[in-house]
Amino acid sequence: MFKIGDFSRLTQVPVSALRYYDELGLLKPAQIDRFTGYRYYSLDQLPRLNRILALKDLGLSLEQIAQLLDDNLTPEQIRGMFRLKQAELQQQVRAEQARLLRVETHLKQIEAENQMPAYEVVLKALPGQRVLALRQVVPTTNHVGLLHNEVERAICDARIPIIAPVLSIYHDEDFKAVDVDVEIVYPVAAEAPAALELADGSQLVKREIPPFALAATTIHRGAYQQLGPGYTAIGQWIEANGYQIIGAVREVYLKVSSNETEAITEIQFPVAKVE
Amino acid sequence: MFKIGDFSRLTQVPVSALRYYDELGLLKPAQIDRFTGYRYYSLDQLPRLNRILALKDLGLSLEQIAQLLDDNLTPEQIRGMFRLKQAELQQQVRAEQARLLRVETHLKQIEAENQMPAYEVVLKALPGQRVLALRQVVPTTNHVGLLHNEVERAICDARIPIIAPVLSIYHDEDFKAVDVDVEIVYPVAAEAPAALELADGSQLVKREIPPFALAATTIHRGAYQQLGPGYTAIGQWIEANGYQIIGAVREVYLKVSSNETEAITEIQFPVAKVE
DNA sequence: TCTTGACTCTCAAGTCACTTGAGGGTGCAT
DNA sequence: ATGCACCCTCAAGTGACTTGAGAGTCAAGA
Repeated sequence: MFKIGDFSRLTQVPVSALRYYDELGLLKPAQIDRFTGYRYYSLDQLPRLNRILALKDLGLSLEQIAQLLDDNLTPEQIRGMFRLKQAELQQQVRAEQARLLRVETHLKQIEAENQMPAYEVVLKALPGQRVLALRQVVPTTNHVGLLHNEVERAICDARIPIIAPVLSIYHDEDFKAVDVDVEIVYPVAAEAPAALELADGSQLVKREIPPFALAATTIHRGAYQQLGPGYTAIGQWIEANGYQIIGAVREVYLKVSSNETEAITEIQFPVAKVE
Repeated sequence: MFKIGDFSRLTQVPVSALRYYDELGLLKPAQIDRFTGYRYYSLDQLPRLNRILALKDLGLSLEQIAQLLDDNLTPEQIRGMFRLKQAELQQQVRAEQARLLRVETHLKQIEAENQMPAYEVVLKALPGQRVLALRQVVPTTNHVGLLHNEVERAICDARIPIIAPVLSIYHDEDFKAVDVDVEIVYPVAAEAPAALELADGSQLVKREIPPFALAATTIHRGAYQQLGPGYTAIGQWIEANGYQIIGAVREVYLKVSSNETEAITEIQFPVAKVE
């Protein structure tokens, strides 16, 4: 019989952990002095402790280990448990590798600029939305703003509430400075009318814009002419981190202001991991 | 100005997390109603929240993020932080991959035997020890026991206390059934004499056995003739998990008993990860 | 026999980044 | 006036322990 300290030295398991396992019922001492409460361990408990350590090392929780050791499960259940753990670990390794890549990208950015990068790229989901939208080819990106002004006036006049920030969707495969295929998008409630005619005869139509499970996004503050670096940053990020673009870019106008330097815009690139 | 729920929808960050960030001082609402305590957030806080999310995604703790955002550190300090994180992540990826390999090995074992494996292999450190030892070539492994009996009697007679379990070290590179090069090892305190002569004239000498940072170990209960499967199991484990043997095998006699089926023995293979 | 120091006990609190729940107040539309 | 959805604070829970306080126990040396 060993006192807890001796057993701890023998097994290289901290005393506090042994007490914790006792509390959980995972490894009860062979004997407990009923007057002093001293725990006494026997060598016959070594195999059980060894199993506990081995299973813990595989990443199982103490609860799962208790089940495995005490609840005699069928071999099928045991296999299931480990296969689940295997899948979890594969997932986790992939996630950690991706994270490592992001850190390395970030580090390169910092070393290139010698300061914290100006744009932070965040991955998020894009929900689908019910919207009134107008798709047109306009001569230059500067015309997008004018188009928005026009459409917004019409929607306000028609007393249709806008329930989320306004956005543009750029349908060109690659960036184009001229003859831009843009869609002007206004999120509306289910009750909104199916269409709305503008002064120039073009039709605003109601549709659902699709959700994306993953988009690389960044936030830009300042004038719309200055969006370029934001696009560059996010493009580099996508490339460096092994993603590919799987949908049309969106610009979400979170804050519009008469003073353009106060404007806040989010750029969203729908993406997926390559492979 | 947005109420917390609206800001939560906008950013896809749970309300509870926003409140938590407020509590930490990481992201204070732009305004708080002094009567109702309602939090109001502004769009100008989006860039900061985005930075928080991006840095969190890189695996930094909220405390580190707060430092980065508020304590304006030198670019050198910032680089150091990320390089540290990078090293940590590399380490973690390696560890997870090794763990995954262990789970896969375990799973194969289970599928082969259709039950929990009989031997659990555990990695641990082997501390160095001061010992009295006798190295000899004996005809067969069966002679090891006899040698131990003899030596133990001599040490007891000399009134030298044995302060840890007795062990054998097998110095043969490969397993040998005959002409076994074995060392009989008795841990003793610093005060023990430097040598001790046996009845047959051989010398028990005092020395330090070296520590190993890592050893693959398993526990066997039962007769010493039955140790074979334990060696096999641990050998397969070492092979399957990408380790190599870097030192002499040890057998630690944790419990010796006149009834050999109650004996408990630990087999220890010093190892290192390949590469 | 007494003292000393190493050891043991229990119980509470801390770790991290939140989440969940209780109990109660607020704001807007019917 | 009454819902209803929202907001508040505060406490407790998560996992696998560790740390610390305060008190009792054990074995050896003086």
